[in-house]
Amino acid sequence: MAAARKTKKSSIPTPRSRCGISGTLDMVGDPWSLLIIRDMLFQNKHRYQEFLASAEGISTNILADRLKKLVERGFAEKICVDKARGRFEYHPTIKARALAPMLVEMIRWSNRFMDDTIEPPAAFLEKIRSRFAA
Amino acid sequence: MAAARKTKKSSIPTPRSRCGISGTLDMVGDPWSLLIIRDMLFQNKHRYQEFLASAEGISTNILADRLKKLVERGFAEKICVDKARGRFEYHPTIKARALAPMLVEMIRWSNRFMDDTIEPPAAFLEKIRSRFAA
DNA sequence: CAATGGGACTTGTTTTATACAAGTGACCTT
DNA sequence: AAGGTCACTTGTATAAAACAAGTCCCATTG
Repeated sequence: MAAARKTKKSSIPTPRSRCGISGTLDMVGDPWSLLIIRDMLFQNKHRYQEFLASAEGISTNILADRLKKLVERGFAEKICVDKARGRFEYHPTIKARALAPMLVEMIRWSNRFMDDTIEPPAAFLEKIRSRFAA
Repeated sequence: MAAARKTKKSSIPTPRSRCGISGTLDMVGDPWSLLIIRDMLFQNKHRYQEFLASAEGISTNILADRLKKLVERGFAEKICVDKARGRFEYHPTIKARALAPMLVEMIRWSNRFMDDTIEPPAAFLEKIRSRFAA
């Protein structure tokens, strides 16, 4: 019998349940995906080196893996901005933008319950909410 | 030299940065903590066996560990409800309740972007928002 | 035109987290 | 006394993440 073909298993996880909270965690609940999405949405970061430079210090192999998964799962588009040099940009999709209200609630929560967290102006959060909503 | 004393390291993690999104992830960003909080807030579950029975199928060692951490980190109170039999209940603190708006946004997001996710009535989500807000 | 350097990743190894399967001890009922 | 429930523990296997280098391609510089 032919050797078992190594089927490229999909990076899209099977949800643990039909619950929306658990489903969202299954998609972006790792320690890094939401930070990349944050960078794309709120910091206008789109390049590999820009994500690498963020304060949390993601390691390069994890960044490469997360970017691939974000693309495969429909949260980011990989755009070639310099064919010759092989330079790319990652841009958020609607699916990623729609996470903004959740991200804002995370910011609000931590502003209230965690010490030493950066507190953006309330107007900024409202702007984000309305800009990215629906 | 005396053997290094095994210092009981705190379960409260050092945030990776002062960003609120990253801070929230550092506190409850693992695959299980928010599901336990969901059960306490929205399903009126408070007992070990009840959490174990949830659809996602948390394993018992992880549940014990997460409950301990949720208590240590101020998200739950462990209450003895039967001294003789050693029966306990876990109840959410204000800090946990304040995560409700974020959880609601997670539900909204998955209802829009994930197939086959349970969609609670809009009125239910609104009720939750207002009941748990502030 | 060889050397240097940056950007976007890969590869290898160690450490940590999670999953899976049993086991423990206290108490309670039959 | 035997069996059952509950709230965990313990042990081991597997998966994910952290850490440290290395690779490949192209562009600029001396």
